[in-house]
Amino acid sequence: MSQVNIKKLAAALGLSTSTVSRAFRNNNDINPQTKERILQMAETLGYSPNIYASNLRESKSKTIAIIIPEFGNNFFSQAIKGIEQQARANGYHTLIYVTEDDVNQEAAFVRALCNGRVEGVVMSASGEGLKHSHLSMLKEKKVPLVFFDRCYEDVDATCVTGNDYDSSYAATRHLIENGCKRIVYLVVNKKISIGKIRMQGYRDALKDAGVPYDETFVIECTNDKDEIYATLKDAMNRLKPDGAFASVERLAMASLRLCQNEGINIPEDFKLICFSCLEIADMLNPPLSTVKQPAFEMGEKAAEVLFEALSRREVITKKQLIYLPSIIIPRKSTTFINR
Amino acid sequence: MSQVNIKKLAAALGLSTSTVSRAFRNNNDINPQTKERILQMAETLGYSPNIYASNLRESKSKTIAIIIPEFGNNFFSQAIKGIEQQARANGYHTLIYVTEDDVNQEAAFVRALCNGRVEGVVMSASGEGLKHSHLSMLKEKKVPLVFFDRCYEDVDATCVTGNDYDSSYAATRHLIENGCKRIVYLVVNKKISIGKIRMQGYRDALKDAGVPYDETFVIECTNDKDEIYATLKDAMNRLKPDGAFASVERLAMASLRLCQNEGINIPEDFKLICFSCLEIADMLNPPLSTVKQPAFEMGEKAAEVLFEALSRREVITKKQLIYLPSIIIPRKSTTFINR
DNA sequence: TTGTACGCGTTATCAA
DNA sequence: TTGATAACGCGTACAA
Repeated sequence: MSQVNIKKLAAALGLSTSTVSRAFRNNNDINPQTKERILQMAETLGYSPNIYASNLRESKSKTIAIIIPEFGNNFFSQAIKGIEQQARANGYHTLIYVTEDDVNQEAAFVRALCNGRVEGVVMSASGEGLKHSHLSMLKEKKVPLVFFDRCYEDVDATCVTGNDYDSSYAATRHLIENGCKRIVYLVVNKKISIGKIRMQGYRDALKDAGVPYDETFVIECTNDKDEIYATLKDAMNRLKPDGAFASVERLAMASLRLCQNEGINIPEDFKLICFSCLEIADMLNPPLSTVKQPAFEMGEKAAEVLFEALSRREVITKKQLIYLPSIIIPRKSTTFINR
Repeated sequence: MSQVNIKKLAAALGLSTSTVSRAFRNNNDINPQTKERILQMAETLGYSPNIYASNLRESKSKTIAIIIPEFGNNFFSQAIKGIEQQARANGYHTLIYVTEDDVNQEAAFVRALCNGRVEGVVMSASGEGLKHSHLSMLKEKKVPLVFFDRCYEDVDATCVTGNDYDSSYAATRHLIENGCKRIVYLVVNKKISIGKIRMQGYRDALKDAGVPYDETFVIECTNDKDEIYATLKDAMNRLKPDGAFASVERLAMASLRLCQNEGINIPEDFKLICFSCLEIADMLNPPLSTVKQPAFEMGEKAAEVLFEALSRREVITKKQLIYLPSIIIPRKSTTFINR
């Protein structure tokens, strides 16, 4: 690829390759003048050290990987931003891998990363947390791993996450306090970590308020837009709920659209609250009550933990949970207040 | 990093490193049984070929870079998705670099990529397109470059972009047809490619409709949320516009919020249309008229062009524009129709 | 302060 | 079908 290498540069200057090499490091074992001369010539010849040779030589890549289940929603966008910023501050490059909610994809990515391609991994889990053999590879290879948002219960690693149980409890309670009696829980997969934890908050809030829990009020959806819509429409007709707590933004949006199309009035006939990082939730019709996670901060913190481990040359093995609190922002979709 | 290398694996099997190496390629110059034996042992020892040694040896990295001005908005998220998908389909990894609209950052990234780190670059330009010296480095290094959305006029490379002039003309015309006479153009930087082209569409539409162009109706904003709001508020008070064409989503959202706060009725008192990839534009209050770019397809196409060049081992030098048409979706924010 | 020489882990070439 | 060897480009002991 690169035609001019350290040898040619050295030859052009009548120097040895080691001297040239030194010019590009920050050691001061080189004459400042020759260093200047070398850098000058490098500029004109268009030389810069081959990164992969350096990586090989130093067995370092200055690269981390981000593995996430999906891409393009507000939560992950902001989280990635936080990770990226930390990475850049530490002089690291970032590789992004999207699993499309497929654990096998996740495993494939992890395997492909074990050859030293990255020095660390920041990840939001795609699967249900039962099999983690693909992650033990990372430990074997001494590649530190930090989870954010979604983690595997049986993997020993730090996880930066929201206080999902508390927020879900509070969100459900908020619906109850505003008069809801038939509350559905909208979830993509009730078995994965966040879907499960959030459901527990929902259930306990119901229980504590003396509202009986009905399994059929847990509406499991897919990731397909049309299927979601159909599932919700069916649930609305069958169950006649007066409120919904959505575990992810997408399901709330579908509900909103459904209500608009079907002429169901929010919040009069139906109240809605959901986990969301949407910055324009207040501009929706009606303004949408949300549980807002600190997405950027989560990414930032996860990366921070990773780089700390990296700097101490240690693999994180102890299971540790770091909670970053979400906040509930009530808006018109659950209340009768003006906005 | 990786403790077990090809030598140890070879030793453990009583084979040579070359034979082991062959087991991991798809050539059939190896006995299927020994291959099986090798892969088995690799599994138990946890061996996989060091990627950087391979990269060095083959002078290939199977990696491309995406360089974009900002991260987290719908347009770029979707575009990245398109690029990513193509990359994965071609067996490539993806490095993402965000310049925060800073050309110097862009230059720094490009320089850092010239050592063979990536085989190609997909980029949306951050600057104004006057100085491109940092990009000529790529050409020297024979690293193909493909622009999407925003390109530099003076750089010879393929650019996959929208038909921005036409869409802007049509959007402005749409406002005029709906009765607007005092239309402001909201832009972040009127000198960069898209800001400029879109402004030309705006100007020409005004001219053709016999509406005089007034320079003070071009409102230049920054990227800071609060500054945007203040700028818009001031403009509203001073100019009393009855319509706005926003070149980017963020400015339209700020306008929407401003109108809500100030009690300005949309569309009665003020009409609004903007470039946006927001999927929930129809759920805003009021539903927002948009010029929708095919973001995903743009990314996809740009990557496609790149991989084509890569497969032909050629650097793209001819300047070529590939247009992917945007569509105008009129909604309530510019008309009196119901949605 | 500079140069020599070796090895990082791989793969391609050639010979067996 | 397999093995020995050289080279990819660089950085670092060590020697000068």
